[in-house]
Amino acid sequence: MTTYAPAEASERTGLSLDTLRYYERLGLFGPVRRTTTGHRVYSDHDVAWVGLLVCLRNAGLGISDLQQFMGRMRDRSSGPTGLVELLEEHRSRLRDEVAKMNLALGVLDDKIAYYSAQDGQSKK
Amino acid sequence: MTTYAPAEASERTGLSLDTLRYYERLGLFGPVRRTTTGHRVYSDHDVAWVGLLVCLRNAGLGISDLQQFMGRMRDRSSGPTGLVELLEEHRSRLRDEVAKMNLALGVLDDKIAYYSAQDGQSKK
DNA sequence: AGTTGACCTGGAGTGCACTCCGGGGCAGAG
DNA sequence: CTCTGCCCCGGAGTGCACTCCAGGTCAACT
Repeated sequence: MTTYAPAEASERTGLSLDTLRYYERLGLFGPVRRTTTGHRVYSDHDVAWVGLLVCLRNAGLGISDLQQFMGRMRDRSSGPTGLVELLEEHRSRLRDEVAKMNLALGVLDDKIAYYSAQDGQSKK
Repeated sequence: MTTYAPAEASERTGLSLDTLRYYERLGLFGPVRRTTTGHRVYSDHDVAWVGLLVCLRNAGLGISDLQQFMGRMRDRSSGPTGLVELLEEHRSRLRDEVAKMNLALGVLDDKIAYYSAQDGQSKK
């Protein structure tokens, strides 16, 4: 199993070392293995998991959402935890957001069309 | 031209009185007319403009983006200001965001499918 | 005349998500 | 053996976008 030094994990996830430690402190992933001298050693699994976190965070989920998500994952062995329901809830929120953004895109398109015509072509 | 008391403007825009004043202080819209006693009187135009702000803010634009936007609008009479270019830039950023969110949606779909199957149906 | 309620102001406070800082440890290169 | 680079830690600081607060004005109602 491939492992990564902090710097490389940072590069692969696109998060800063600080943020990686921050997420770990908050329990969003890990625990991360350490060398005898206390340096972190990230596994493939860690990196992949952080990738998921980044993706969901990009999508607008907050830290507390991610924490809940983690919690459900951890307790999944002891029966249903409503994980699926939680995910579905986030999904529908996400769809709303996308709808809002598409609306904004439409508005931008209109404005662009409008001001392009009015300004004449201000292409350089 | 219809006008609105602060409370009604708040209701129509979905922003709190505080936020409305905040946006005005930052120069995102206005100046807003006042009664002799200093109370604000919002016009149709104000409300519509705030609607646009809300839409763009929902889409993830920051306050400083909105300020730039306002600035260009104000100076538009004195020739091209690059307003259209600014809008186009925001549009492409927005498209990126939407793409990210759709990616996250895909991930969520996968996870939901996966855990639904594994949990069995945990429907109550 | 008193009370209520909507509104005014400047400035302080909040919550989030990082980001930075100072002080220190350890390993390999010169 | 010192120097450089990468990493450790807890805690303080930052930037954003609000949100709240104290103290005050005014109009209308009872």
